Parts: sequence; C-alpha cells; structure tokens
Amino acid sequence: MAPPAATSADHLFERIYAAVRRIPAGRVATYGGISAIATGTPRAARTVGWALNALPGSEAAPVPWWRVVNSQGRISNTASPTAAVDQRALLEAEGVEFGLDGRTDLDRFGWSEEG
DNA sequence: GCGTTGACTATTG
DNA sequence: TCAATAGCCAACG
Repeated sequence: MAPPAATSADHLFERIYAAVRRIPAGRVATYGGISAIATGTPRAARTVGWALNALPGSEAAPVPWWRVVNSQGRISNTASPTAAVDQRALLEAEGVEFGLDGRTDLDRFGWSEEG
C-alpha cells in the first residue's frame, strides 16, 4: 500500500501534522499522544506512524517527525534504516538526551499539550 | 463494504 | 531486555 502524499488535505493526516508541529524543540511526543490530539484516542497510534510515513523528510521540514517517539521513549524502527540515526542526532541537537539503551526520559523531555 | 498493511501499545513468557 | 501475541484505528485498492 502506498501512503497518500503529505500534501493531501482533508484528512486526519493534516491534523496529525498539526499536532506534531506543536511539539517544541527539545521535547518529544509519543505516537499515542499525537493520536489522542489528532483522533481523540491513543489507540490510533498506528495511524500516526502511517501519516508520518507519508512525510517527504527531504530538505524542507514541514513536520518535526523526529520529535515523535514510541511510548518507551525509544525511536521506532523507521521506514529507513538511517532515519533512526538521523532522528536521534536531531533530537540530541535540540537538547534531548538519550540513555545507553537509546531511550529518552519522557518524564523530562516528554511533551504534552500543556502550553 | 471488505481485506490488507503499518514509524503503535499492552500483555505474556 | 527480547520475542511473540492480541487489540486497536485509519487509509488504500
């Protein structure tokens, strides 16, 4: 199945992108959190990954997809093998620290729509 | 409307 | 911590 283009509007995707854009630098959000904001339920986390998969991820950065991690604060197996490395590098560049196991403390870097 | 797929999450061993 | 299983939701053909 080929995911739709990120330019397609009138879809839950746009709402997901909007939620991801709200994530400030130096913070990370979980798929469940984005799902809760976009769909209203954290059960649609899979759809969030689906939406992010449609992102171009090229030069321009319409959505900070790298700020989205799984519930364990770990970088999920991305579609590209190099994406995980880039994602961690980008997060570290923003101030997010990773543990030896490649996990980040969601209690400190985890973001919520608090402000 | 159905079957398949997916960057998920929680539970069990 | 890792591997396997079950449940969940949305989109595509």
